[in-house]
Amino acid sequence: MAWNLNSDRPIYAQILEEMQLRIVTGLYKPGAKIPSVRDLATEAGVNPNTMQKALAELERSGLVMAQRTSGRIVTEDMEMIRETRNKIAQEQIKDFVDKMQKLGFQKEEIIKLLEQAEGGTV
Amino acid sequence: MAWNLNSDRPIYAQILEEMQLRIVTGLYKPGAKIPSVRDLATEAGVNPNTMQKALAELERSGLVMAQRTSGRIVTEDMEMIRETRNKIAQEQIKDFVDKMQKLGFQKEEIIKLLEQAEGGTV
DNA sequence: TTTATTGTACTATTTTAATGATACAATAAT
DNA sequence: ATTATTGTATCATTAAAATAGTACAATAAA
Repeated sequence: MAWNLNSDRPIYAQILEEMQLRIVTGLYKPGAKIPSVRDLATEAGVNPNTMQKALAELERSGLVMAQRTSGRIVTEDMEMIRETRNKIAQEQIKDFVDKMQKLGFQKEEIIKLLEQAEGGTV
Repeated sequence: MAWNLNSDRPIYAQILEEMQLRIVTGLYKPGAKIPSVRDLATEAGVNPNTMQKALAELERSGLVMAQRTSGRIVTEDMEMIRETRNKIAQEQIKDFVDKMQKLGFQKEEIIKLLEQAEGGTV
């Protein structure tokens, strides 16, 4: 899996997003155990402390729960997972439309440009 | 004008973007003088050094030119301005589509969601 | 000519992010 | 019972970003 970490934003914030993505897309399934802090840190090529910080924040959102010595598990609340996915999507849409309109594009133009855009992994 | 600076990215980078936006949207017109470093810093509520760093980078892109004591002026190369606007838009589109597809939305769904989205300032 | 404004340079300090290293308690695995 | 793994806590260090303060040369404005 690609972590795609770059330096123009705090790494722990990028990790947080990536973890949300993995849960929301079902790579880490509801109720399943996720890799340990140390393993994830190695996989992402960051310091365990950095991964720990990201996971601690992820936990505040309720998507995962830490269990002292048996590791962390993803929530089984599929409704929460669905909602998180939608919330992220809505944020993306809002940010995108706002920025494009700031650039002077109107809604119809934006949609036209999107239709022209590459299909990608579909 | 709103600067909308937040702490989850370097401030000078956000300022750089905002300045590009102002030029590209015509708020700062081709050939026109832009406010001084100190004035812009005050307006944005940041340290002059931070504004200076952002403007120095903006200058590297060629959108503005510094003239020792008479201030900075926006380029008169309207083609460059147009290109910059398109480049920014394309980046936005790419980032948006990539992220949405990572979330599991297909192109058709994305467009459908956009059509439902608020019209905003149009 | 004098004054004020401009971009620019410099040094120091503070804050935040990230790393490095180590340690400990709880408990699953052996 | 012993060992290994787990989350977690702590301390120190490094690097980058931002702030604060000061200064200077060039020149537009007075």
